[in-house]
Amino acid sequence: MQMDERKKKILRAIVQDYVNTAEPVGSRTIARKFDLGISPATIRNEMSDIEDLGLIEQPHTSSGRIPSDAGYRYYVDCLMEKTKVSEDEKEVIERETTQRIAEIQSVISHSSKLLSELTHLTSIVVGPDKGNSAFSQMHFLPYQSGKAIMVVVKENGVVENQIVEIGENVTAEELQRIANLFNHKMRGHSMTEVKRDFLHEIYNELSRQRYLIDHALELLTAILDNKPQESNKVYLGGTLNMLNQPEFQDVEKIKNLFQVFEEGDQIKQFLRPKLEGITVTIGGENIMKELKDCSVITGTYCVEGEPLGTIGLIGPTRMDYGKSMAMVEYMTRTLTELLTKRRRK
Amino acid sequence: MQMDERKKKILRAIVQDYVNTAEPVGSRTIARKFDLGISPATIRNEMSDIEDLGLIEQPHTSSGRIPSDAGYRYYVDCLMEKTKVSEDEKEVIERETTQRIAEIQSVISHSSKLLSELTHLTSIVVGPDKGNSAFSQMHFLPYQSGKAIMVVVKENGVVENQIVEIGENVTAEELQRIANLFNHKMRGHSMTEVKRDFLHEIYNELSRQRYLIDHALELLTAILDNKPQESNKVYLGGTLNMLNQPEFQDVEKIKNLFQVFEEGDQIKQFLRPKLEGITVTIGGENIMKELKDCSVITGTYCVEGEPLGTIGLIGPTRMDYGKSMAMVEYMTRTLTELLTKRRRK
DNA sequence: CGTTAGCACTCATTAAGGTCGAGTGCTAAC
DNA sequence: GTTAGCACTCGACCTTAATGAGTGCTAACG
Repeated sequence: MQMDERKKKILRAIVQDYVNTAEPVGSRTIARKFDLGISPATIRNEMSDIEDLGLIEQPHTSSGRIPSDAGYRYYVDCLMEKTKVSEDEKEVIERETTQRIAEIQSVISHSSKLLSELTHLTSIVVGPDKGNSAFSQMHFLPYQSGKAIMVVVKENGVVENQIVEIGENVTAEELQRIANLFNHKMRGHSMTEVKRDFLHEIYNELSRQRYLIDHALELLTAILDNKPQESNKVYLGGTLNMLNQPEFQDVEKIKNLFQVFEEGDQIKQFLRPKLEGITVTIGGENIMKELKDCSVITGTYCVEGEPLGTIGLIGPTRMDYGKSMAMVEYMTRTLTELLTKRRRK
Repeated sequence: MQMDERKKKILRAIVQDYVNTAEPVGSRTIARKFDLGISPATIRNEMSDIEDLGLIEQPHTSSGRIPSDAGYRYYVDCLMEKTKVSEDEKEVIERETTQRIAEIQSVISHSSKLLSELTHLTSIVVGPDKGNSAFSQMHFLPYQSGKAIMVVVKENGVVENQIVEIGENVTAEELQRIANLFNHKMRGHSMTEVKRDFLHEIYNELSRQRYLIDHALELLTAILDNKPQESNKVYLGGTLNMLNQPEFQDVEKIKNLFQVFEEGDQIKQFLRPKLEGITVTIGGENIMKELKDCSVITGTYCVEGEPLGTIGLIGPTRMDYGKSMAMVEYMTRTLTELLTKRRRK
């Protein structure tokens, strides 16, 4: 059996109505709300077929039908008409994001809030992945005796600082020399490259400060590669929106879901920046079984072709895929443009 | 009518049993569980009196009694025996906090998590209040053309950085001069003092860079006084614990509560660092009506007698006040000690 | 042969009635 | 002052019945 034109129309009607009302959709409802020119009885026959194809299902005998995961998948892939982001919404996004070019961090986190407000869903944004970011420059600043402030600037514009222990007998000049050497050798390189190619050189030239260099390298590695402190952090926005969804009126479900939210690491795992385009993961397609009643829509924002981080939306499987996808798509594009422009300046 | 010794015993029993079971407490239950040597009937008479005093109430006619806000207040003030933090718990706190002296920020945020784990309640920690923190030193580091990185160190050891726009034609030497001047004039002073006392001096000496100085001052003000970005931030821990409490099985209540959590500003408002000691705010005593079913226990951690930030617990009014208060008390003491030691080093 | 009307059937939801039990207040006896 | 006894209250829980939206099947229609 195949999905002929009429079946497609009916499935589309079911998905759209269910997304709106959150109630199982009956044949009568479709005949009334959507002008397909056929009677409820005919629709019933067709629905029976569509159910055999696995695209819709009945919560219990003799109730209306609801789309299955496969049904949503078919809808997203074949039936959905592309939604455009409205001019109003575009304006809001434009205004709200361009205001704060100053700090990359705050742009990112604000985007998350924005996205959730515009969609009434929960948004997730993963900050720039530091692993990909190269070293630009570093400085030591005097602090208390025996300590200094190490400031590291990365190529993506992020600035980090950290208080480091130095020996009592290390002079400012020596620190300066170390910084100069690092700046000279490392600019534009990632930590892995440095370790592979320049480490012995650095040791050779500064053998006296071995302890300090080890310490600094350790911190540099942490800052550049994988320190999950500031960026590469998961920003959630609008988690409360989930509580308004009728599918999450059960405290047990809420607990499960929020547990996932609270453990940012888990989410980060499967939000790895992907290739171009918008990814839609529906219900059971999610690896995390806690998200089996949710769909996740993600996009990747880039600078100069290089994927930086992920931005996404989480909602119940019953969500407005058209609008959500358009939103994520527009947001990634805005972020990409913004970051590219920023870089060029 | 007065609260005689027997009434006190009964009220204490009611509070303790209700805290444990979350079920209204009947006269029979008390007679069985607590060996007071009197019969249920007598207890009933006494309970009737205690109810007239407003310390307990009936959810509905002919059910057991539960403590009223006033009842909890009386319990906390007069009846409760002080709980001590167990040695095991002390050890955990010791171990977990001293591990990370390096960054004040991470100590604070970690404390929050720790507190919620040990109590199964929700913890709130407000980071060091920047308004009270004085300027220590600043530096400008070269960045891209037309921009520099401004690094500000505060007396409490927090280091902040920010990218600032400088004109194309400002040289490194001029920046250095500005920094020197600031460092010279401002060390040890708060932003308000600087504005009041030194602002005109600074302008006089550096009239040429007026634009840049204005900009820098603006940023400094933001960093030192009230920038709510990094510290002075509200850390919540164990918000999910609330979902396990039987009083929050209603999605509507959860929504209200989490709304309060999400808007950190509101919480900050009434978590202003107070004087010495532990503060307990019970149910309706809270200014925020969303917290009318919750009690809040807060303490203030200090460095050298100066209150820095607030640490606290939120739970249902039906909570173990003794343990919670002991916990908050011990935690503030630990933090205070830790921070003082750190400062002295 | 596809479409439709009619009809019996299913099943979640809701309301109404009934029982149970924990708990109270009151009274009278100890 | 304390306690036993008893009638009464009221939420919690179960059962039952009514309702209604929806289905599947069959037979008739064009």
